[in-house]
Amino acid sequence: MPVAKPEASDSRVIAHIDMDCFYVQVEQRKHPQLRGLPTAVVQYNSWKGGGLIAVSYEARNYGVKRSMRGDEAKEVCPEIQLVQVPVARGKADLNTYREAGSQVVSILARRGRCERSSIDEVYLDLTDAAERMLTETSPHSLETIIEEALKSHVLGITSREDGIDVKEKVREWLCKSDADRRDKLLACGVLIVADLRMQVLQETQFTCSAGIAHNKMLAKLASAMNKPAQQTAVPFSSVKGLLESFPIKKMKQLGGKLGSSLQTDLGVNTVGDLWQFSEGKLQERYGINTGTWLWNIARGINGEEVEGRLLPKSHGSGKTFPGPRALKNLPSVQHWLNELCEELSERLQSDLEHNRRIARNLTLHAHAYKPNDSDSHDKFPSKSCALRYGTLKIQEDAMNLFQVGLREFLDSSKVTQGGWGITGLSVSASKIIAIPSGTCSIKKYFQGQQPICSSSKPLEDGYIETTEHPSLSFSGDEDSTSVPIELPGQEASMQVPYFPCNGVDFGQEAAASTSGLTFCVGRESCSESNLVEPESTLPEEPRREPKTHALDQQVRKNPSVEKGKSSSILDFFRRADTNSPLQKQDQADKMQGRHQSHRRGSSQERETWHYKADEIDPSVINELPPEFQEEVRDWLRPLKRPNVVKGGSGVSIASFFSSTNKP
DNA sequence: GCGAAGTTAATTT
DNA sequence: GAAATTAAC
Repeated sequence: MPVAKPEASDSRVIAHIDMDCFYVQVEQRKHPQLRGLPTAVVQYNSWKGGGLIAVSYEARNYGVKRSMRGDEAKEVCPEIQLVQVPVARGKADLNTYREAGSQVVSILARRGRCERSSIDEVYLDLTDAAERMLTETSPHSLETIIEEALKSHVLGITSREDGIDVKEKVREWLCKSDADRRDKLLACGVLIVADLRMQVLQETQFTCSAGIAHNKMLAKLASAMNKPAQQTAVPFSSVKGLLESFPIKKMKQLGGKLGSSLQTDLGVNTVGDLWQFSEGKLQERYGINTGTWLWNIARGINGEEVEGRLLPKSHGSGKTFPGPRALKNLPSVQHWLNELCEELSERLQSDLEHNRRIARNLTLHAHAYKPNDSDSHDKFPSKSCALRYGTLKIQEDAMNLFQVGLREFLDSSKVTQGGWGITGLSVSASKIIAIPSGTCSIKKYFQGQQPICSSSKPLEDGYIETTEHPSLSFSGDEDSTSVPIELPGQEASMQVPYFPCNGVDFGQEAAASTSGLTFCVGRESCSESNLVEPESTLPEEPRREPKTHALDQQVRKNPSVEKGKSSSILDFFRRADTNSPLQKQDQADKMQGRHQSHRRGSSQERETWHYKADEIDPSVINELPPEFQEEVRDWLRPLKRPNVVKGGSGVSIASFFSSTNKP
């Protein structure tokens, strides 16, 4: 779990930024009349007022807590303002919060390597920026130490002093000319973070809290110490005192079973309690890696790097169906899977369009029970397969995965009577890779077919996600270039399983129908293949609510239903020319008058380009016109190019582009 | 009227 | 490499 990494340098400057009750702030920005009022965000509200997922600090003062129900919150705070999470496709839709998080990230990434660790948390490595500040404009020569920085908490310096005095002490600490170099760097970090937080506030209206320390673990601890809208620094000298009495369960990674084991098995309740255990002893009990990690974090040692990743590693969409809402037949499962897959597909499309990334893996997970088997909870196996783009294909593949899982689930115990219930469903897309922008010939090909679309928002650095449906940003002639066809040899990798079903007979008919896969590619490129004309004269069928033979219905329905939803890869390549990520970055940097040094070598990009060619799922490429498949495969092989060396420090991203972009 | 933490993401096995 | 586990919020 935790990975032990020795600390390469104890002079890094790391910040952890944590948005204050983020969802509440997003809603308050949208509804300014809620500002200052006790407010909470709830998802759904029909049962006991919905579940709270974010609580404003005003409401916390009344004793309102997250994971209360709305009704409970009203009991302790009758005037609380409850705002509902947006609902789309019958489920909570978190997109507005994701977008707001992206907006924040794009600001925080300005001063150093930035890792988006969750929807509302970010780590920054400010070492370089702090060192630069130290040599160029050291704090003691700085006339205008920003007011915000003076409000900082500095552990060990500001403890139990009052008002004005504290500020003076902070000023003193910030400006101390004979301080330890590590402290000076930290002081620079404090100034930088104060500045960044003000920028975030100005540009987004969001407040956040921050911790500044020499590693991620300490920064994370510190950011939680003074909330909301405050920041806390951890000088090297105060680490021991901080950790000694710190509750072990509140350490990151120790909030679960590992932390409980420390408490129960070793009697460790604070980090200080861990000090008595040798590294060997901890390794003996928890394994080499975890043991070392524990020994280190007990001493404030944590070499984990800030990753330089501004985008999530996977996308998921899920929903629970508690108690009596459990799904008890295939059509209802299919209905909800379709909804979940539709959301997932939309987000994948957005990621492709804005970030040039492709997900290669689709996973389905479900929670299920059998009425007469108390053992059966959580036995439903998750299943995955290669991800194919296009809403319909994802829906179909997900349904197949579900059926495979359901069969295993039902086979796994002797209880064969009484049916089943599904209490949770989720689909997720993972193994995401970034792909380079189009080469010249591809570019020309698509330019020849289709004018480049400029109506979509040029998202800053691809950091910002949007809910705008990508296909909507195309003009209507999308229809004329997207034709569903069937390609041979492209069947879902999964065999269609026996249909266990409750009451409704799906049997052979449904099973047979699942082989009807559709692919959408440009018409010109497949004019000689087994092209199926779209039956465009038929009225469009509603996408949802498969009432009877849902699977069957799905594959039989008018292919034009999928219009504008498919050909996602092509959508991408059609427009993948004017803006390579680097060009985009340059443009953004120029517009904002900022330096480019950090992102250029960030591991976001390193990570992005360093994949193995044989990891690429051919089925993604196979959706392209055949004459381009080889060329795309070539792009996906950067490491095999002679002048691109894996991990080679002298090889720039730019040189990769110059070598691969030549016709 | 009953009944219910939901959702997302990353890591480990 | 798929699937289960863990954890955060």
